[in-house]
Amino acid sequence: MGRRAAPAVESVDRAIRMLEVLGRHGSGASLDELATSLSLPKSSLHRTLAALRERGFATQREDGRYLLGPELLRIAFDFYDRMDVRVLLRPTLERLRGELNETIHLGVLDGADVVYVDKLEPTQPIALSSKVGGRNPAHCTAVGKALLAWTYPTSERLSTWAVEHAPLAHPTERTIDRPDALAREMARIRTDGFAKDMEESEAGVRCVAAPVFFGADGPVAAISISAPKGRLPATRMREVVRSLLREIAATPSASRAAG
Amino acid sequence: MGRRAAPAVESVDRAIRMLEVLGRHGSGASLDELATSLSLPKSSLHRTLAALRERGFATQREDGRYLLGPELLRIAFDFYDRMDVRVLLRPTLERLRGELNETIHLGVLDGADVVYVDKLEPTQPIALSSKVGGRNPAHCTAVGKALLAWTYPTSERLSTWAVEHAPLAHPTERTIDRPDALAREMARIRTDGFAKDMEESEAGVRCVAAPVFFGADGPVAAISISAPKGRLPATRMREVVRSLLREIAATPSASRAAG
DNA sequence: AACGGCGTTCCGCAACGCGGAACGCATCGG
DNA sequence: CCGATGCGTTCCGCGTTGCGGAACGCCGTT
Repeated sequence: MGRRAAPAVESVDRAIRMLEVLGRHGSGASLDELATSLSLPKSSLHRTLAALRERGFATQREDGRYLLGPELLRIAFDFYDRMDVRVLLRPTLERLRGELNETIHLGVLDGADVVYVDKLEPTQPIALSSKVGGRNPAHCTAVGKALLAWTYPTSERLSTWAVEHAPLAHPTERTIDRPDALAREMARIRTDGFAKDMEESEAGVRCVAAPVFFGADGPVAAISISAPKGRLPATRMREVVRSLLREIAATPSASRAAG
Repeated sequence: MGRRAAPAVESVDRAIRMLEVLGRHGSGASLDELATSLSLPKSSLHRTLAALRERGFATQREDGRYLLGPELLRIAFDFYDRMDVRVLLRPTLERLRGELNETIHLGVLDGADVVYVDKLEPTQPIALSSKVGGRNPAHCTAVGKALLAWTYPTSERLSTWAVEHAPLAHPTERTIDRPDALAREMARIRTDGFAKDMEESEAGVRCVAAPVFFGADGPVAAISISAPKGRLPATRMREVVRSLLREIAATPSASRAAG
């Protein structure tokens, strides 16, 4: 029950809180339920709900229960497919390069592969073969593993993915391609909140990656930092992970919950 | 520019209009853009946007542009998967049975099949073999075609579906299973807004069906009315379609746009 | 016929939101 | 170098607008 500073516009704040409660009730909430769970008088609720209804942000069933409206869903879905991940995350990628001066990738999942949609090079010239539009098997890259871990959040769903795309490539001797080992790796990634690639896709190259969500339940993309093994010993790796997670958390809309 | 009655709560109404504009801008809208497209003073916008930001319904990039926030997306996605189609549509199905006294089905798409999630029988005893939980090939039923037409809204996407699930069953001589004929049928359904089944799945049985959207771009389910051919001549079919579309339009949240 | 539970309506008080104007800070261009 | 421009942000006094207690109307129950 964290105290909260006075809202900038009280009626708007109340309206949003109503929407949050409505969202939790898949088959509608009654006025009284809303009144008790928000501790607001029924008359105030009623007035605000009317405003929400006018714009399709709420609807009412014939028995009186209130539902989240189709217009809210429409706006959300609409924004979600027109939102431009690259534009949205560019500043974050740039900030990361500024801080770390390493290669930064932005990738999305496409079947068994990761597709890179953006890439920033460090000032120190280092040749990494990847390029925007390029692909790599998901299970042996940090970006890919970060995406897989939350796109298929259970061992069962992951193994479905694995059998669908078998046989899994095995580019280096450290590649994790045994289904059970992969499942354990994913569980570890979910608890840690980030993925590592310890020369699993290219000898001598290490990466770390973390997903960005933008409010959805599955990740929209993942950001990775790659460097030659020599420049990423365990201690620096920890720092790099910290920077990465911090920058994602500071990016508008990107992280899982907060704004 | 339809005039609109005074909103119940002006500040809430404005907030929603802001969200609608923000939703149209996949990579953010500036305060000035919002000001002109909503014809509101910047100070008012700013205040309300602050309220939206506090709750994660909007966010701001470092360059100042405003975005739709992750919390709005989260609420929408969340409601979308917990919403109980059967509970939501029960009253509509009952109203339809009351009006028409025929068999009413509610079905969803699952791969190549329709799965019936609810069914109401007419008072006059008529034996239709379907039951809740039962399946039928999608391409030869009205529910299935209504769902397919909007789930795969282009001929290419439909033919992808068709080849994935080939060979298509052919239960009666009137079943449409040739890919080109099916594509034409789907186009017709999209322009009409409803699907027919003229003995395509069972000899002597006709149906009409229409999709329900609940704000999403793809249909969530479809409702059908089935009857022996003799009870559904062309004229009555037209009336039945009218009733069906009207009841869907009158169902909170169900239709494509309005509330 | 009286009740309880629901959504809805009413209305007077003052809090709250309104918006014009001014500000701070960048980025230009002379 | 400095004024002009364009952006988001802050300020503050006026009065409109949202607030909520109380009463209402409509059900199904007892």
